[in-house]
Amino acid sequence: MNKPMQLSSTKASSSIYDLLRRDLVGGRFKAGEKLAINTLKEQYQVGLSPLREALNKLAAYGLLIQENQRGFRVPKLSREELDDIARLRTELEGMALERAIAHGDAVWEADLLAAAHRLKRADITLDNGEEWERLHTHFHRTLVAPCGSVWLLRFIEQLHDQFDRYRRLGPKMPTIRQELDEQHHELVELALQRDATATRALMDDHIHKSYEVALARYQQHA
Amino acid sequence: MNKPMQLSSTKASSSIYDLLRRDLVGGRFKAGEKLAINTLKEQYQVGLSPLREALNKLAAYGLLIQENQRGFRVPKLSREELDDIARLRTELEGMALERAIAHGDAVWEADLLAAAHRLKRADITLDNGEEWERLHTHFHRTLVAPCGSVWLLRFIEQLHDQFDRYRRLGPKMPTIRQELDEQHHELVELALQRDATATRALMDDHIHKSYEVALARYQQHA
DNA sequence: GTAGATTAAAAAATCGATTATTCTGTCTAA
DNA sequence: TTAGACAGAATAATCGATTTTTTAATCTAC
Repeated sequence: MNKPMQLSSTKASSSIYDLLRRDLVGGRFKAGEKLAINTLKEQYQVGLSPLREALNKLAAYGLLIQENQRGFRVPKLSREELDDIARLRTELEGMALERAIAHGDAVWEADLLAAAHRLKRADITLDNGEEWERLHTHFHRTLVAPCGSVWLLRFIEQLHDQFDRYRRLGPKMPTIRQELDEQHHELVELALQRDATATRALMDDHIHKSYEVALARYQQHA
Repeated sequence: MNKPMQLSSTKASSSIYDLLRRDLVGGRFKAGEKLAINTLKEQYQVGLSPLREALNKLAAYGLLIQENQRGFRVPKLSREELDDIARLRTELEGMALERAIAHGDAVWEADLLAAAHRLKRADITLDNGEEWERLHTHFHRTLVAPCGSVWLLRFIEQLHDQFDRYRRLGPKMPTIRQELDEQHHELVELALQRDATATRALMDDHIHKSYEVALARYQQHA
């Protein structure tokens, strides 16, 4: 039993990647902002090499822009891009959802119920809502997980991160928030009934409502 | 006029990224192979830092697997993944094509004709077919370019690279090759007629035929 | 006063060396 | 004979320093 069992990210490069990704998605950096590498190095307490490797990965992932010889920059936000992301999410998640409903087994049904329950129970005031965000992401991931396409899941996750850059711009809006939370449970219900058409329709609506929240926040923006 | 104008990639990191990407897509590395960083360093004549940054980007892009503390590895190939990629390509490129036909302007029409012509004229024996591959990629990119979705284009390009890892496994097959080449011109013709349904149907067939080529090569594989 | 050149300061990219980890082959004890 | 421990070699990851490039400020000529 002399194995420290460091699971995945003891590596400096991995953990700084996770941290930066979370902070970029969570809006801790201003859109369009130039990242001062030396400042980041101090803030996150890592060396230059792991930091640069993380920034390179984030640029390839689309959460940063890498400019010729002048470092890294947080991508700008735009109405056009938000529309693009929301539309693609609708199409790709709809596609994935139909396949997931066709292929998901009993384990999936259980996972889905569990994920929805945990999300409902999550204390949104805790940890600046970070725990709720984690469970929310996990719920949506679980919903489409058995779609059978690794690449589709990958793209959906990427779009979620991009979408969240807009959705998480402003403070929480309790009224619309509650409506969206209710939809999570309805999604589970319809999915368990294997009603692909109805589930997809509800998901379309769910994304559209989230889009309206994100758009409102973008327009109040800065 | 004292500006060297180094366009994009004078940077060591960028050029090594482009080279490695081309070689990974072109099959110059065996699937599953472990990359020896020091060997690569010598082969490509670059320093360790730019090399590692390029490898990190390629891993985020999906052309490499990064393992905990044991470096980088070329992803394995599988029948399941090939099926997945071909299916997603069909859906995403079909979607993009319909939108491109709806929005493409006169400049697009001209670009399309030009791209198809250059592809036809390309000397496939030259440069180990690398020039043909470049023009082929460019043709398909041009076809969907005015679809209006940056993210959709990004995903399609990524899938193309992944697909080509399979398609370029073996030697050229002249018979089927000719049939596919003819389809390129038919695609242009139907697209210029703005017949979205017919163009999409032909694209489905085109991808399916390419898929059969790729599958055959994968099965002969190694 | 302004456009263009010059240079000093700042920042990014890269290099060479060091440190930490994994791999491989050998040995020992049951 | 073989499972496990160990040591040495190989390799990956990281660090600190150097080089290159960009940015900003100042100066000069018109």
